[in-house]
Amino acid sequence: MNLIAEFPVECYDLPATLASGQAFRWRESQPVWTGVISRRWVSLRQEPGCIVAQTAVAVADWQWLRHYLQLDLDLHQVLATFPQDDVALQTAVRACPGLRLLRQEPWECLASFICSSTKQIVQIQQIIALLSRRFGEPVPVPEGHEPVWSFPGYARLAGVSEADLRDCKLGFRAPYLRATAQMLATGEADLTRLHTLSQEEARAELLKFPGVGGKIADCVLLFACGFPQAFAVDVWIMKALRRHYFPRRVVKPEKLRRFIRTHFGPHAGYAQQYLFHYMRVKQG
DNA sequence: TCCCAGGCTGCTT
DNA sequence: AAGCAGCATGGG
Repeated sequence: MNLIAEFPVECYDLPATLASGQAFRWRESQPVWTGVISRRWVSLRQEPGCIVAQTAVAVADWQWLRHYLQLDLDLHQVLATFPQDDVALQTAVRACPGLRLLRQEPWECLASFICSSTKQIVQIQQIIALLSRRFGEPVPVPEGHEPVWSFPGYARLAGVSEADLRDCKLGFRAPYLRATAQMLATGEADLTRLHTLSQEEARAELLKFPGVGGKIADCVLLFACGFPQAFAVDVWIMKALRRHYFPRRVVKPEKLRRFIRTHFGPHAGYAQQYLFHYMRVKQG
Protein backbone atom coordinates (compact mmCIF):
# COMPACT_ATOMS: atom_id res chain seq x y z
CA MET A 1 0.00 0.00 0.00
CA ASN A 2 1.57 3.22 -1.21
CA LEU A 3 0.79 6.83 -2.00
CA ILE A 4 3.68 7.10 -4.42
CA ALA A 5 4.89 4.84 -7.20
CA GLU A 6 7.56 5.02 -9.87
CA PHE A 7 7.07 3.58 -13.33
CA PRO A 8 10.03 3.15 -15.65
CA VAL A 9 9.17 4.32 -19.18
CA GLU A 10 10.88 4.70 -22.50
CA CYS A 11 9.86 7.29 -25.03
CA TYR A 12 6.89 8.66 -23.13
CA ASP A 13 6.15 12.37 -23.38
CA LEU A 14 3.78 12.78 -20.48
CA PRO A 15 3.06 16.54 -20.80
CA ALA A 16 2.35 16.30 -24.52
CA THR A 17 0.14 13.27 -23.99
CA LEU A 18 -1.92 14.79 -21.19
CA ALA A 19 -2.37 18.07 -23.08
CA SER A 20 -3.04 16.65 -26.53
CA GLY A 21 -6.81 16.98 -26.57
CA GLN A 22 -7.71 13.36 -25.87
CA ALA A 23 -8.48 13.77 -22.15
CA PHE A 24 -9.74 16.95 -20.56
CA ARG A 25 -9.22 16.64 -16.83
CA TRP A 26 -5.50 17.31 -16.49
CA ARG A 27 -4.03 20.51 -15.12
CA GLU A 28 -0.40 21.49 -15.05
CA SER A 29 1.09 23.11 -11.97
CA GLN A 30 4.80 23.50 -12.51
CA PRO A 31 6.37 20.09 -13.14
CA VAL A 32 3.31 18.22 -11.88
CA TRP A 33 0.12 17.27 -13.67
CA THR A 34 -2.94 16.59 -11.55
CA GLY A 35 -6.13 14.94 -12.65
CA VAL A 36 -8.89 12.53 -11.75
CA ILE A 37 -9.05 8.95 -12.98
CA SER A 38 -12.32 7.31 -12.05
CA ARG A 39 -12.65 8.19 -8.37
CA ARG A 40 -8.98 8.84 -7.66
CA TRP A 41 -7.07 12.06 -7.49
CA VAL A 42 -3.69 11.55 -9.18
CA SER A 43 -0.61 13.66 -9.72
CA LEU A 44 1.96 12.69 -12.33
CA ARG A 45 5.48 13.91 -12.87
CA GLN A 46 7.87 13.07 -15.67
CA GLU A 47 11.43 12.29 -14.66
CA PRO A 48 14.29 10.92 -16.70
CA GLY A 49 13.38 7.35 -17.54
CA CYS A 50 10.27 7.21 -15.39
CA ILE A 51 6.91 8.62 -14.42
CA VAL A 52 6.25 9.30 -10.74
CA ALA A 53 2.67 9.03 -9.56
CA GLN A 54 1.09 10.15 -6.34
CA THR A 55 -2.41 9.51 -5.02
CA ALA A 56 -4.39 10.78 -2.06
CA VAL A 57 -5.39 7.32 -0.87
CA ALA A 58 -2.95 4.44 -0.52
CA VAL A 59 -2.93 2.06 -3.46
CA ALA A 60 -2.30 -1.68 -3.30
CA ASP A 61 -2.48 -2.42 -7.03
CA TRP A 62 -1.48 0.21 -9.57
CA GLN A 63 -2.76 -1.69 -12.59
CA TRP A 64 -5.55 0.87 -13.18
CA LEU A 65 -2.92 3.55 -13.73
CA ARG A 66 -0.68 1.37 -15.87
CA HIS A 67 -3.71 0.65 -18.01
CA TYR A 68 -4.79 4.30 -18.25
CA LEU A 69 -1.30 5.37 -19.29
CA GLN A 70 -0.83 2.30 -21.50
CA LEU A 71 2.58 1.72 -19.98
CA ASP A 72 2.95 -1.77 -21.42
CA LEU A 73 2.62 -0.57 -25.01
CA ASP A 74 5.74 -0.86 -27.12
CA LEU A 75 5.67 2.43 -29.01
CA HIS A 76 8.50 1.45 -31.34
CA GLN A 77 6.41 -1.43 -32.60
CA VAL A 78 3.60 0.99 -33.35
CA LEU A 79 5.85 3.46 -35.14
CA ALA A 80 7.34 0.64 -37.18
CA THR A 81 3.94 0.07 -38.81
CA PHE A 82 3.74 3.65 -40.11
CA PRO A 83 4.48 4.27 -43.80
CA GLN A 84 8.19 5.08 -43.68
CA ASP A 85 8.11 7.16 -46.86
CA ASP A 86 5.40 9.49 -45.55
CA VAL A 87 7.35 12.69 -45.00
CA ALA A 88 4.51 14.56 -43.30
CA LEU A 89 3.84 11.80 -40.80
CA GLN A 90 7.50 11.15 -40.05
CA THR A 91 7.99 14.87 -39.48
CA ALA A 92 5.10 14.90 -37.04
CA VAL A 93 6.56 11.91 -35.19
CA ARG A 94 10.01 13.47 -34.97
CA ALA A 95 8.46 16.68 -33.65
CA CYS A 96 7.02 14.83 -30.68
CA PRO A 97 8.30 11.27 -30.29
CA GLY A 98 6.78 9.91 -27.11
CA LEU A 99 3.30 11.21 -27.77
CA ARG A 100 0.97 8.45 -26.59
CA LEU A 101 -2.64 7.41 -26.50
CA LEU A 102 -4.36 6.96 -23.15
CA ARG A 103 -7.01 4.35 -22.38
CA GLN A 104 -9.94 6.23 -20.92
CA GLU A 105 -13.19 5.10 -19.38
CA PRO A 106 -15.75 4.90 -22.22
CA TRP A 107 -18.58 6.89 -20.64
CA GLU A 108 -16.42 9.83 -19.62
CA CYS A 109 -14.77 9.80 -23.04
CA LEU A 110 -18.09 9.66 -24.90
CA ALA A 111 -19.61 12.41 -22.76
CA SER A 112 -16.52 14.58 -23.14
CA PHE A 113 -16.55 14.38 -26.91
CA ILE A 114 -20.29 15.02 -27.10
CA CYS A 115 -19.37 18.28 -25.38
CA SER A 116 -16.49 18.87 -27.78
CA SER A 117 -18.21 19.72 -31.03
CA THR A 118 -17.29 23.18 -32.30
CA LYS A 119 -15.40 23.93 -29.09
CA GLN A 120 -11.78 24.68 -28.43
CA ILE A 121 -9.91 22.32 -26.12
CA VAL A 122 -9.71 24.86 -23.28
CA GLN A 123 -13.46 25.30 -23.43
CA ILE A 124 -14.05 21.56 -23.36
CA GLN A 125 -11.89 21.41 -20.24
CA GLN A 126 -14.06 24.11 -18.67
CA ILE A 127 -17.28 22.25 -19.47
CA ILE A 128 -16.00 18.96 -18.06
CA ALA A 129 -14.81 20.75 -14.91
CA LEU A 130 -18.21 22.39 -14.47
CA LEU A 131 -20.08 19.12 -14.97
CA SER A 132 -17.84 17.36 -12.46
CA ARG A 133 -18.05 20.06 -9.82
CA ARG A 134 -21.78 20.30 -10.08
CA PHE A 135 -22.86 16.69 -10.57
CA GLY A 136 -19.86 14.57 -9.62
CA GLU A 137 -18.82 13.38 -6.19
CA PRO A 138 -16.01 14.83 -4.09
CA VAL A 139 -12.79 12.91 -4.36
CA PRO A 140 -10.20 12.70 -1.55
CA VAL A 141 -7.33 15.10 -2.13
CA PRO A 142 -4.00 15.48 -0.28
CA GLU A 143 -3.68 18.25 2.26
CA GLY A 144 -3.40 21.67 0.65
CA HIS A 145 -4.66 20.76 -2.82
CA GLU A 146 -7.65 22.12 -4.67
CA PRO A 147 -10.83 20.08 -4.25
CA VAL A 148 -11.82 17.89 -7.20
CA TRP A 149 -14.84 15.86 -8.18
CA SER A 150 -15.33 12.64 -10.08
CA PHE A 151 -16.91 12.82 -13.51
CA PRO A 152 -20.64 12.18 -13.00
CA GLY A 153 -21.96 8.81 -14.10
CA TYR A 154 -24.63 8.51 -16.74
CA ALA A 155 -27.21 7.56 -14.10
CA ARG A 156 -26.66 10.95 -12.49
CA LEU A 157 -26.74 12.97 -15.70
CA ALA A 158 -29.83 11.14 -16.92
CA GLY A 159 -31.74 12.82 -14.12
CA VAL A 160 -30.42 16.32 -14.72
CA SER A 161 -32.51 18.95 -16.49
CA GLU A 162 -31.45 20.39 -19.82
CA ALA A 163 -31.37 23.83 -18.23
CA ASP A 164 -28.90 22.65 -15.58
CA LEU A 165 -26.68 21.26 -18.32
CA ARG A 166 -26.87 24.54 -20.23
CA ASP A 167 -25.68 26.24 -17.05
CA CYS A 168 -22.48 24.22 -17.52
CA LYS A 169 -21.98 25.93 -20.90
CA LEU A 170 -23.11 22.97 -22.97
CA GLY A 171 -25.29 25.07 -25.24
CA PHE A 172 -26.97 23.08 -27.99
CA ARG A 173 -25.09 19.95 -26.84
CA ALA A 174 -27.12 19.77 -23.63
CA PRO A 175 -30.01 17.67 -25.00
CA TYR A 176 -27.54 15.33 -26.71
CA LEU A 177 -25.66 14.58 -23.50
CA ARG A 178 -28.87 14.17 -21.54
CA ALA A 179 -30.46 11.81 -24.06
CA THR A 180 -27.27 9.75 -24.33
CA ALA A 181 -27.08 9.42 -20.55
CA GLN A 182 -30.70 8.29 -20.51
CA MET A 183 -30.11 5.63 -23.17
CA LEU A 184 -27.37 4.19 -20.97
CA ALA A 185 -29.32 4.54 -17.74
CA THR A 186 -32.30 2.65 -19.11
CA GLY A 187 -30.11 -0.08 -20.53
CA GLU A 188 -31.18 0.69 -24.07
CA ALA A 189 -27.51 1.02 -24.89
CA ASP A 190 -24.32 -0.36 -23.38
CA LEU A 191 -20.74 0.80 -23.61
CA THR A 192 -19.07 -2.02 -21.71
CA ARG A 193 -19.19 -4.54 -24.51
CA LEU A 194 -18.02 -2.26 -27.32
CA HIS A 195 -14.43 -3.46 -27.05
CA THR A 196 -15.57 -7.01 -27.74
CA LEU A 197 -17.14 -6.04 -31.08
CA SER A 198 -15.46 -5.39 -34.38
CA GLN A 199 -14.47 -1.79 -35.00
CA GLU A 200 -17.28 -1.30 -37.52
CA GLU A 201 -19.88 -2.84 -35.22
CA ALA A 202 -18.75 -0.74 -32.28
CA ARG A 203 -18.82 2.36 -34.47
CA ALA A 204 -22.38 1.61 -35.54
CA GLU A 205 -23.38 1.29 -31.89
CA LEU A 206 -21.85 4.65 -31.03
CA LEU A 207 -23.57 6.34 -33.97
CA LYS A 208 -26.92 5.53 -32.36
CA PHE A 209 -26.34 8.12 -29.65
CA PRO A 210 -27.74 11.59 -30.36
CA GLY A 211 -25.01 14.12 -30.98
CA VAL A 212 -22.57 11.41 -32.01
CA GLY A 213 -21.40 11.32 -35.61
CA GLY A 214 -18.42 9.71 -37.25
CA LYS A 215 -15.78 11.95 -35.72
CA ILE A 216 -16.89 11.57 -32.12
CA ALA A 217 -17.47 7.84 -32.58
CA ASP A 218 -13.91 7.44 -33.84
CA CYS A 219 -12.55 9.39 -30.88
CA VAL A 220 -14.30 7.05 -28.44
CA LEU A 221 -13.15 3.96 -30.37
CA LEU A 222 -9.58 5.23 -30.29
CA PHE A 223 -9.30 6.81 -26.85
CA ALA A 224 -11.48 4.45 -24.83
CA CYS A 225 -12.32 1.23 -26.64
CA GLY A 226 -8.87 0.10 -27.69
CA PHE A 227 -9.24 0.33 -31.48
CA PRO A 228 -5.89 1.75 -32.58
CA GLN A 229 -6.98 1.94 -36.21
CA ALA A 230 -9.82 4.37 -35.49
CA PHE A 231 -8.98 7.69 -37.14
CA ALA A 232 -10.88 10.80 -36.15
CA VAL A 233 -11.13 13.44 -38.86
CA ASP A 234 -11.68 16.92 -37.50
CA VAL A 235 -11.00 20.24 -39.21
CA TRP A 236 -7.28 20.14 -38.35
CA ILE A 237 -6.77 16.61 -39.59
CA MET A 238 -8.76 17.36 -42.71
CA LYS A 239 -6.51 20.31 -43.41
CA ALA A 240 -3.43 18.12 -43.02
CA LEU A 241 -4.85 15.34 -45.19
CA ARG A 242 -5.85 17.70 -47.97
CA ARG A 243 -2.51 19.45 -47.92
CA HIS A 244 -0.25 16.41 -47.84
CA TYR A 245 -2.20 13.65 -49.55
CA PHE A 246 -4.85 15.25 -51.77
CA PRO A 247 -3.48 18.56 -52.99
CA ARG A 248 -5.91 20.40 -55.25
CA ARG A 249 -8.34 17.52 -55.32
CA VAL A 250 -11.79 16.95 -53.94
CA VAL A 251 -12.09 13.66 -52.12
CA LYS A 252 -15.29 11.98 -51.05
CA PRO A 253 -15.65 10.83 -47.45
CA GLU A 254 -15.83 7.12 -48.26
CA LYS A 255 -12.74 7.28 -50.43
CA LEU A 256 -10.98 9.21 -47.71
CA ARG A 257 -11.77 6.53 -45.13
CA ARG A 258 -10.40 3.83 -47.38
CA PHE A 259 -7.23 5.81 -47.99
CA ILE A 260 -6.72 6.28 -44.26
CA ARG A 261 -7.12 2.57 -43.56
CA THR A 262 -4.78 1.41 -46.27
CA HIS A 263 -2.19 4.17 -46.07
CA PHE A 264 -1.70 4.53 -42.31
CA GLY A 265 -2.19 0.88 -41.45
CA PRO A 266 -3.21 -0.97 -38.28
CA HIS A 267 -2.29 1.90 -35.95
CA ALA A 268 -3.78 4.69 -38.00
CA GLY A 269 -5.20 6.27 -34.86
CA TYR A 270 -1.70 6.88 -33.53
CA ALA A 271 -0.79 8.52 -36.82
CA GLN A 272 -3.86 10.68 -36.48
CA GLN A 273 -2.77 11.82 -33.01
CA TYR A 274 0.73 12.72 -34.23
CA LEU A 275 -0.66 14.71 -37.15
CA PHE A 276 -3.21 16.46 -34.96
CA HIS A 277 -0.62 17.39 -32.36
CA TYR A 278 1.82 18.60 -34.99
CA MET A 279 -0.78 20.80 -36.66
CA ARG A 280 -1.75 22.32 -33.33
CA VAL A 281 1.72 23.12 -32.02
CA LYS A 282 2.89 24.39 -35.39
CA GLN A 283 0.01 26.85 -35.60
CA GLY A 284 0.23 27.91 -31.97
C1' DT B 1 -16.83 43.25 -36.24
C1' DC B 2 -15.87 38.75 -38.29
C1' DC B 3 -14.00 34.13 -38.05
C1' DC B 4 -13.17 29.87 -35.91
C1' DA B 5 -13.31 25.97 -32.60
C1' DG B 6 -11.27 17.75 -31.93
C1' DG B 7 -19.50 18.43 -35.37
C1' DC B 8 -24.09 16.90 -35.71
C1' DT B 9 -28.89 17.27 -37.19
C1' DG B 10 -32.45 18.05 -40.26
C1' DC B 11 -33.92 20.22 -44.28
C1' DT B 12 -33.03 21.19 -49.18
C1' DT B 13 -31.77 20.03 -53.78
C1' DA C 1 -26.09 11.34 -52.17
C1' DA C 2 -24.51 15.82 -51.34
C1' DG C 3 -24.79 20.64 -49.72
C1' DC C 4 -25.90 23.76 -46.10
C1' DA C 5 -27.96 26.67 -42.27
C1' DG C 6 -28.52 26.47 -37.50
C1' DC C 7 -27.08 25.39 -33.27
C1' DA C 8 -24.32 28.16 -28.02
C1' DT C 9 -20.34 30.03 -26.35
C1' DG C 10 -15.88 32.10 -25.98
C1' DG C 11 -11.28 33.47 -27.90
C1' DG C 12 -8.37 35.80 -31.14
